[in-house]
Amino acid sequence: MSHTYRYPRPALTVDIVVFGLDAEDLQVLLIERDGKPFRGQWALPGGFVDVGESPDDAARRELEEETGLSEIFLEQLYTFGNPGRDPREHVVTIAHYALVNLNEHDVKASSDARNAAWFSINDLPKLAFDHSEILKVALDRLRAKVRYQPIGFELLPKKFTLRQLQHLYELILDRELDKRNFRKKVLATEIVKETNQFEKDVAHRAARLYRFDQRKYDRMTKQGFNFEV
Amino acid sequence: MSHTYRYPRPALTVDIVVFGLDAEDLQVLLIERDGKPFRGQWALPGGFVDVGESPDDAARRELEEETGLSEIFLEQLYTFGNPGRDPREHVVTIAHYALVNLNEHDVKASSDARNAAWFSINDLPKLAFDHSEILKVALDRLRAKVRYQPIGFELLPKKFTLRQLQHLYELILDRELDKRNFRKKVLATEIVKETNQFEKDVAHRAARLYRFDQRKYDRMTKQGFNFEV
DNA sequence: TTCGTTAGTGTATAAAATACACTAACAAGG
DNA sequence: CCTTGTTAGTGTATTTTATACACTAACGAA
Repeated sequence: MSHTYRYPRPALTVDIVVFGLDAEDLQVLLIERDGKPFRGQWALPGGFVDVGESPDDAARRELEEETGLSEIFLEQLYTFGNPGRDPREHVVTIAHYALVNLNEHDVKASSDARNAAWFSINDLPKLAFDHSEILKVALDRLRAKVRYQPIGFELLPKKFTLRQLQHLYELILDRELDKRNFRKKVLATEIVKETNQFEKDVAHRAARLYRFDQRKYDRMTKQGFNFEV
Repeated sequence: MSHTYRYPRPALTVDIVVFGLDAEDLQVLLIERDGKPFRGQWALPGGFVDVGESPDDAARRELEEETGLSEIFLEQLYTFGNPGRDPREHVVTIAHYALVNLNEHDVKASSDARNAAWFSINDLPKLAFDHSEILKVALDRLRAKVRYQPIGFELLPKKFTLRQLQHLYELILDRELDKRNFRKKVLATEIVKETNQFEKDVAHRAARLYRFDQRKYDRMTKQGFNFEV
């Protein structure tokens, strides 16, 4: 079956920059390309937008198909459509970025039998197409957004220590923060609530675990949120 | 001539929210629809993305074709692609927004012989498609962006008084600002430079004219720019 | 000459950001 | 069980930034 149009149309795809957090680094999920072009090179997960499907849905579907990830934070980033970005034909891609908590989401083998792996943002391979540029834009966006919207929490487990949270902010913003001022500021926003639990199996004094206050979180996500840490 | 693809493709368009400033209000440029659907209703200027053309180029081309505007500030906004947004078929649109100075750019009759007109953002007609939603997103973006990037200047003539600038900020942010604090803050950023000229033909003390410092402007556009007026 | 209107200026106060150092708790290892 | 290593947890003083606020100057119009 084929489809015919009066005028030529660019192909329309989605690509997703998936950020994850491990103990040491901010990471990005990449897929090893199977087909041409750029066979064997690493690329962002993504695929074609079906007719009748919103771009966001397409991004979620492709992400689940290629990596098994579902129900994660996902937002549109920017649309890249330079005619030369794909050597085969004019392909316009709606780039998205996603945040996942590595403890609670496993990346399973993809249905396409393509290889998926996490890479530190400080040690990235050469990427196919213009995916390096997309990744750079995503990282800039994440850095900018984390300052006025509490999205970074998506990268942490449900319960977390303030140290983990501070570490996350330090990784994203790429600079050190003052412990006392950070705690003061976070607690003042009231988007985290203390629990009566403490971390376990650590070779030092155990830190208290905190969790999000979902109600405050929703409110702050919509309204202004100043986090000039 | 027709074009055939293995899988169906959504149509790809651009739409542009053009903001302009007159003495009283922030305005938006709309086009009266000629063809179906929504014939006779007002809509954002826009059109199809050609194969081999970047979305930004498409937006500039369509804007020039439909309104005669060229060489203006234009940025990508967001891509809207809900399948139901166009009743005919699945059309994905890459929305842009643009800022023009009404004194230096005339909107000429469009080549399509369609009617173009400015509307105050406080008195908008019902718009075709999901264009009201696009306009709302554009306005939110403008309001947010003006606080950390000096883009508002694009709406003013080359030489302007500080009062005009303050008025612009008041219109965009929709609240009154303190004159002394505003002047203090603007001059502190050093993105405006005083000239030796003064406004003319005003029935009161003439105000000094200022102009952008393009070098500072470029630097501030890239780096942080905090304008919490 | 008066009136109306906007230009242009500084200071005091409040709020927010920053810099900074010690004691507490706990596990590991001798 | 005592010492060591490591991270948790806490407050205050200082600097910076934002805010609130009112008068004189200039100029055209009447």
